[in-house]
Amino acid sequence: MEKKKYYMTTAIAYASGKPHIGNTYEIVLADSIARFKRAQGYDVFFQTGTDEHGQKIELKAKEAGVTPQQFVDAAAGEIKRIWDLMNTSYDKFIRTTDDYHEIQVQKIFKKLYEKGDIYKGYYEGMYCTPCESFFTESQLVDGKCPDCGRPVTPAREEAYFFKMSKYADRLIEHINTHPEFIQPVSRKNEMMNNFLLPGLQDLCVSRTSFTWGIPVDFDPKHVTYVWLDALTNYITGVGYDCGGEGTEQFKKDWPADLHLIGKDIIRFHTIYWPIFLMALDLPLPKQVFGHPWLLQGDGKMSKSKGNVLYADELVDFFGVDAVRYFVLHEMPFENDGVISWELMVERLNSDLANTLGNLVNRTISMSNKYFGGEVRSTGVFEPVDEELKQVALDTPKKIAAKMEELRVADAITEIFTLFKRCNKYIDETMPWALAKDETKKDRLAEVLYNLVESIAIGAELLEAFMPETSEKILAQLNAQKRGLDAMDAYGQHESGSRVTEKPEILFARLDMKEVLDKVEKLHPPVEEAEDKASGDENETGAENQEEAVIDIEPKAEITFDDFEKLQFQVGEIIACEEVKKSRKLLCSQVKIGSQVKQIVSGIKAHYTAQEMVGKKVMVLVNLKPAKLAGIVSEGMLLCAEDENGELALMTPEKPMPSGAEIC
RNA sequence: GGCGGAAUAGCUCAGCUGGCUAGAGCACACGGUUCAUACCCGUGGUGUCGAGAGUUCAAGUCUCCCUUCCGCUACCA
Repeated sequence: MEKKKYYMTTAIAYASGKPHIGNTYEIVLADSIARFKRAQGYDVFFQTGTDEHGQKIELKAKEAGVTPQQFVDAAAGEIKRIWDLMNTSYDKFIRTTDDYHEIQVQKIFKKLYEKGDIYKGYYEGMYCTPCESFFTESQLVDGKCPDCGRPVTPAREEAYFFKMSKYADRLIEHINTHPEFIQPVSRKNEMMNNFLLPGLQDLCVSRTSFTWGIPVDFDPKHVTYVWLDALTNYITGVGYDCGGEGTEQFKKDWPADLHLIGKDIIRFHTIYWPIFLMALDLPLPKQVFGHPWLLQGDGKMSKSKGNVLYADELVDFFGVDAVRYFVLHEMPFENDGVISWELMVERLNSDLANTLGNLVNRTISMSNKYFGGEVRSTGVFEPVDEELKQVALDTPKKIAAKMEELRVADAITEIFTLFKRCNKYIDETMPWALAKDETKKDRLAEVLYNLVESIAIGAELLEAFMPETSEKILAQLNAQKRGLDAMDAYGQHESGSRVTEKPEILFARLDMKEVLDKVEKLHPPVEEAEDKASGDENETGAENQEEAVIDIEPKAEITFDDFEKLQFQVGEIIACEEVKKSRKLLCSQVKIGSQVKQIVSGIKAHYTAQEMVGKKVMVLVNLKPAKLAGIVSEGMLLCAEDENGELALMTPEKPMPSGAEIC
């Protein structure tokens, strides 16, 4: 019988720096699913890769003094190295700079343009300058900006847009009739309520502000903007040919069975991507799973805070499988998980060293001690065996059920339940007591056989999650793999086989204090501050401590007359309170000369209301008042902003009176 | 501000369509055991099931309201 195909992908990682443990989690999760599906007999194709275009990479390459291509070659190499280090079994590593991908993206762009789904736009009559937002006709309220109610005006920047709204109804229908499409389901409601039902905005699919991208071949000053370039990797990677037949593989593998992605990009995978596919007349992927994040501990528990955890460092300390175990086990289905050095040590000690490692070790030791390593089934049954046998037989089914729902953490827990049951069985049967009675030798042999058999089943099930450990245990027991579908019968371990003479310790217990000391040596505590390592996407890199510089997009030149129109003055903040209804806004009373203006600023995340009071700041005073969150704001406090969005208020470097002109 | 979710043992969480003394893992304490990596097995908690009101013979489990957290989204002069 022909194997059923299973095509799954991870998101492609942005090639802007070294991936941290949070990014690494995804590939391990995907790998466990891929391995399990293979064990179930599926013909799996597992694709991952890197997203290598965009302005950010262009800038980083420039900073580093290399070409963008050189930059992404290095970054992709590093990402691949980590993926390999984690022992992930991907079948294909696609890069968006691969030539076949670039060619197809150009063809796709052209096809959609010719079809009329992509059009050239100039934001005409649809741009609200104060809101800096682009709106479709359908979103306008009485022809005005739906947000602020002011008239919208044409804007000049030319760009290509994709007509999202054209396919919205079809997508809504699809989502409603395919409840499994978006996982977890709570995300489905978010997509519906926030985007689909209010009406989709058209999506900008080209840029002219940078050049490191796939050029639009019929209009080369434009490059394809991220989503059309990135998402299409899922089809180009398996051999899609726009306008042609595509490869045999494409015909077999598409549509994908699973896109595994982070919860932050669910929108792009459940709205834009399906719509692109509809426009290309291709079937939609069967399922998109937006997994939660693996976050780092709150930092307070450890002096060595400010450190980003990287997979390779963790592997150095704990080994590949321990790290795999941790990220898989600690990540629930829907909520974020937490990782820290302390938690790693705890998990390793209690689950891997105590429960599993010690179980294998004590079993093999007893076999050697009592029977010279021979494991033989004598059939001397006692009722106590039945329960162990049942658990061993049920575990594979339970795991399959959990994996079907993508509940990987629960699946791995089931295996450990079996190992715990084995430990209990040893206490129930007390082999050391049986050993003292020569007449019970056959019973003792049976007990050890049951143990080896049960552990062999557990070890084989472990393969998807901890492949090396699985192999090691099977080797130590001298057990053969039987295959998932042959796990419905107990007693398949070959009677009369021998376990290894000297069992290797699978996981050594670690001393918490020692580990933490070593970590601290490796990462001397950071002075303080700079604790915002939380990390947007892959952009976390603990970048070189050298002073970073930032390049921003240049604006058009202005005349001195233009400048003269702006009035800046020093203002003193005499009162400030939080805008309750808003998450980001502070409302300040600013004394400027003899008058007081009320100014609302989006800086709650960076300054508390109390610390604002008393500051002398730079104010743009002749800005037209506007309402923010229902509160009138009569000017603007000027701030500097870095690439992470950190803000710093501009203050005069010598004391200046309130109202002093800044010119 | 809009939409949605969550509040259960020290910690992380299970508890489906309401029904026997509210559960698991970790941590902790005590007891047992010795084959084993001081390991394993057993036992234990006084948990106001976030506050309040209501429906019901019966409510973590349904309704209303309050409080607090979280997610998505909007705003972010």
